[in-house]
Amino acid sequence: MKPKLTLKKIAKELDVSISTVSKALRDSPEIGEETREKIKAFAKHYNYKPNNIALSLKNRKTKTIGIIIPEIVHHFFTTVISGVEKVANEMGYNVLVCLSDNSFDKEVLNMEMLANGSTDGFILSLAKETMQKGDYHHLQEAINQGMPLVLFDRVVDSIACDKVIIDDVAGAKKAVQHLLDVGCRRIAMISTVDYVSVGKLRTKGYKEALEENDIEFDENLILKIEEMEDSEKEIEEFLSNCEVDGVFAVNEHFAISAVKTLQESGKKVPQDVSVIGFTDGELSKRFIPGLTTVSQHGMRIGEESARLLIEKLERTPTEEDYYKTIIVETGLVVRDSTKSKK
Amino acid sequence: MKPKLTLKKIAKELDVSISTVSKALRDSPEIGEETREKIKAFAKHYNYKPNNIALSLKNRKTKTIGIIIPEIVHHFFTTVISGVEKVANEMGYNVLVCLSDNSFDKEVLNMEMLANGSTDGFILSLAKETMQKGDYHHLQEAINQGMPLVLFDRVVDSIACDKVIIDDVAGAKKAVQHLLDVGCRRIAMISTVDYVSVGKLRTKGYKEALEENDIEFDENLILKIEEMEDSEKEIEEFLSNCEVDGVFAVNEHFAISAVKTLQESGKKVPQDVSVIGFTDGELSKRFIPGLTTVSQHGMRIGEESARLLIEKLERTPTEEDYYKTIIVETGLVVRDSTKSKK
DNA sequence: TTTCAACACGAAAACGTTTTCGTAGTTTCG
DNA sequence: CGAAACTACGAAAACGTTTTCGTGTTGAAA
Repeated sequence: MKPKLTLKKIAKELDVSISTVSKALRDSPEIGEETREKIKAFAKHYNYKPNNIALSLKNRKTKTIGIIIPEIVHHFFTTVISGVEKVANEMGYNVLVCLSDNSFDKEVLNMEMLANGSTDGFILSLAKETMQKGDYHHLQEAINQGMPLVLFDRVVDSIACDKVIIDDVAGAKKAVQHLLDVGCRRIAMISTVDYVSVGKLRTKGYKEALEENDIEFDENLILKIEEMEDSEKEIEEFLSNCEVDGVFAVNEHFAISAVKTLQESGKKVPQDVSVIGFTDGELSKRFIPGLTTVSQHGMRIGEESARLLIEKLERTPTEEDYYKTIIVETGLVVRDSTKSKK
Repeated sequence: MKPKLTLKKIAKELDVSISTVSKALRDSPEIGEETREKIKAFAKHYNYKPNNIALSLKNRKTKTIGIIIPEIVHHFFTTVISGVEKVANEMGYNVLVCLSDNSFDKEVLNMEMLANGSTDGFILSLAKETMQKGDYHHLQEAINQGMPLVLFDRVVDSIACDKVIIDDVAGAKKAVQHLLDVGCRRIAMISTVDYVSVGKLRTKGYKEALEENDIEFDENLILKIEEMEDSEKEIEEFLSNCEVDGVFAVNEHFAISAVKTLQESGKKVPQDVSVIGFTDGELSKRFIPGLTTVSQHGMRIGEESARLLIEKLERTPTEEDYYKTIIVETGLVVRDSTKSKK
């Protein structure tokens, strides 16, 4: 187990000074050609690689970006990570992944850990608990300390920073419009609670679509689900109590539960009821019938976030601050859970 | 944007030396009570946190562990990460995630990046290309440099290090035995290519189960799939050309494709053909019919890996080396894609 | 021969810690 | 009262780099 080679060791071995070694390896013209070649040959032969930690300390930047997400066992978030990783790697950055488990405390803890030098900046999607609580002091603190921050998906208006989101309203509208187009008239919506911005925005899109088509909004056709755990039962109860010909679900799971429930109660999908979901994951793709769904391009969201962050990191500090919000558009993937247009 | 507080600044502000500040904050009895309290109060008030990079440099350890996986958009790997993250966090470690994209070159590059001080050790599942190539010099190099390495899932015998695997043979055997128990006699297997150890081992389990039940092994009942992309077509072709009453698939996707194909060709699952998969993901759970499957507990694999690695990291270097291989047992999750036992 | 660039290299500071060792000033004890 | 032992603190080295600023040695110009 040979310890790592350092400049100092090379210097001693070749009987020159540390500075000379450093300069030679960085091709400084200050060093004579002969010495330079000798040092470079030696370094190459013994596979010298500079120590990142020392470099980080010296340069005051780590070349790693921290991403904090509520959960990782979730298709959408993994695609985002994948996107972040891709462009980060291309730009010579590493990615430190932390999970908040949707807990406010863990989110704060993670940020504090990473803020003390481990990371140059953050990419973050808020924990459910954080949004509920409405306490964003940890975000503001990071920003105040000069750490760039990019919020994605679950964002909040009151923090001034770069953001990457999808057009939830437009996406939901698109979905509901599709249901209307294929002939649905009584459309239920299965959503999450409102404090997750996503729930509110998609509800808005739902309403807008109805309005534009002169269909009356009916509060009773909306189900808001608090806990993932009991969702299946709630959906079953909800759907058995209201006569509908279309269902707009705010994620894959709800959509699938809806299909299951409907089928079990003797209804046919899509002949009797059309169902449309949000988030295009493995589930939607492989389910039978294939789920028509609104796809949010997680990979692109990750890529844009990383690009935004790195841009901030590498800009000279004198350039003035301004914050962008990038909207990654959603797409409609039509499969077999909605009737075809007439 | 106030810059971070450092020992030096505190020292200057309070007109003491840096050493005094450092000692006071670490509750050294060397420092008088009065001074100590003053310094601690100041530090607390201005929220001093030591710089991790400086600590890393000084202590020669980063308190972060690197995990390199072939792909992240994959339920199994995300559960593993989740497990690693969990125990890493509990023990005060951070997790650096890198993706090899199943490419040998990216795997090597990632290891080199992280080996230069970014990480104290590795948790790694080999890229497909790496296994195919059989070139493991980068692993050996890391070990030689004194960086502990834990291999999981896709491991290789020739490298001496800690390993966490599942009992692929037993798991496959269990699956096939289940098919036999519910009355299947002609059982097809849909597998991956052999150089991924998983493919080979599960095939072995398949054969063993048949053998123990005195059923003749038929080469024609095995399909080996190279590329994920074309799997669906291949499976369709394969199943339409052989009469079977049971299918053992080596992952969720293959299992689902099998069910789909069978249903389309008029067969009923599980009445006519029973199908069993490997890896218990969202897909298996939510599919209709729910997929009977062998579950590999990714979370536990991650936890065990992290524990193993951290144990190595924190043991005193004098303790002798020995390597463990932990086998995380698989479970059989019976759902609706296999007939019930008679 | 003197003067001065140009050249080739080294010393030292800096990044932010921790830790060893040294040393004033005070107390204790014989 | 002198020596020894504490007490409370500071100086400096070390971790591995990069970079600024010397400085000694050449060679050429004057």
